[in-house]
Amino acid sequence: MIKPAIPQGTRDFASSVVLKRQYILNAIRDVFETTGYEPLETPAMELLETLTGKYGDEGDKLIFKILNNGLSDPAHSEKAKTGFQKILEGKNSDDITSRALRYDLTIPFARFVAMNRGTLHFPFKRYQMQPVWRADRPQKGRYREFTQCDADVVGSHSLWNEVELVHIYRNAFDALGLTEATITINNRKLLAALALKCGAPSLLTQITIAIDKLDKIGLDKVLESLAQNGLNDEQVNIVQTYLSITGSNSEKMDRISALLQGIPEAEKGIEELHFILERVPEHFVTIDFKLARGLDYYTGTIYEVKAPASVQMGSIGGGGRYDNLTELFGVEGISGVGISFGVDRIYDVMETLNLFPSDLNTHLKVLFFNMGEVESAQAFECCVAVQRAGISAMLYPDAVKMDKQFKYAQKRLIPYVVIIGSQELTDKKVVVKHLNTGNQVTLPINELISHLQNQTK
RNA sequence: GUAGCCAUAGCUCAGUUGGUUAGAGUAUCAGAUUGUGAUUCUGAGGGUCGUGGGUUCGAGCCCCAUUGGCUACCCCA
Repeated sequence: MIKPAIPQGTRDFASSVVLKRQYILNAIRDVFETTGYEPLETPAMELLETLTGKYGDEGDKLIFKILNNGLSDPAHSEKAKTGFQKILEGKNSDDITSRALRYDLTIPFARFVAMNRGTLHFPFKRYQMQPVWRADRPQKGRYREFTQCDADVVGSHSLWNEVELVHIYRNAFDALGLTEATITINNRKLLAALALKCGAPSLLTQITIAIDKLDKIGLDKVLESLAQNGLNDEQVNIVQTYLSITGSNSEKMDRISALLQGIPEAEKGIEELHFILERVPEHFVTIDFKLARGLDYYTGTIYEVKAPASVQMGSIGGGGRYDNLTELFGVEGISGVGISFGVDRIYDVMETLNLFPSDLNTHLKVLFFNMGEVESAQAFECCVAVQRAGISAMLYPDAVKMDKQFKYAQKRLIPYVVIIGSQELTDKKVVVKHLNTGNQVTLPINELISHLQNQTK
């Protein structure tokens, strides 16, 4: 006997959980579809080479790799041995692993666009809702298998796409009752310009990583770490000024303009942010120049959604503009922008805030009692008729004590039971009992469906 | 990958400075009740105390290792 268990960081979803998850997915899907996005699904696994190098060094480590089949075949044992040696040295070997579980939905999408560019009509708008896998150590709000909902537009440089994506976030969160979720935006070009202003464009990554941690470790530690990365006092000072920018969105914009003026990269970024700010309601988004985001491929606008402050949960969504993603697959000139919803974290947040509707269920409406061999034949016939009338129903499969059948109905929250016993059989009648009220009526068998239809409206 | 906390019945947990036969609640099953469910009462099953070693006359309890879970770091949805 083996102990039943599932891999670390994965979960089973009981029916009540599935219903709530579907509630979230349906709300998001509705918004995607009414905004003109088409569905796409891609395989759970991709070629390893498709994924590696796209998410930074840390990201690469978190990709779940799939062991090749047939490694034990003696004919390939030399290949397997040299391949494994490469693995031990920290390199990848196609002879050992050539496929991996998808890490996000954006790279597979870019791969899809590159593969199908000839048949797609641009601007191509797609949404995708599928699980992704990361070999991260699980903890609160972090799973090894989780679901992302992405919407992306490729083949359009227009900033109207950015504006639209803000509205998608807002509409979806409003639909879910997560009105307190905050959408934060920034632009990667400003971070690049900051590095340039510091005279250290090569340190862009170090600078962004450091300032991204401001909230967590505090200003002093950030500046300290910048100094350790080789920035001199003057450069650290520039970063400090950058980080000290506060106020309303427009105040922040004025101050960033002053700080980074004359740098073309910065002016482009500021212009882009302005475009968005002028076209979405003031309270929809918050500018945050500290926002960096980990994924390497972003080049313009970046988004991040934070859970309501009352819940200890980090990011529940994020995204951004990427100019060169399909270039990695040999297709240039297709710019894209997209966002992602973290369904599992949204679920956790909604659960703690008690935001799920209480009547979320697809529970059975009617249970037909099984009162014996002859009676159950009649009951089943009625049951099928009720089902065909669009009312969910089932016959209790075994002719056990009524007590037990009542308890079953009660546990499954089935509101109505229909009893057809020997007496009803001869009278051509049925007993319908409403378990919530305890009321029951006896009626002619041919009135059953219309009665139930009235009741379950 | 690093660190801390935890592991006892299907589930939630007690279990005294180490002491002889490991408990409760809940759930399950059966009966009280031959055609009417939420209560009540009675009874039953269910554990090699995560696993392996060690200390001891004696270990659920102490020590070591290992596996799994949770939390935090790194990073992220």
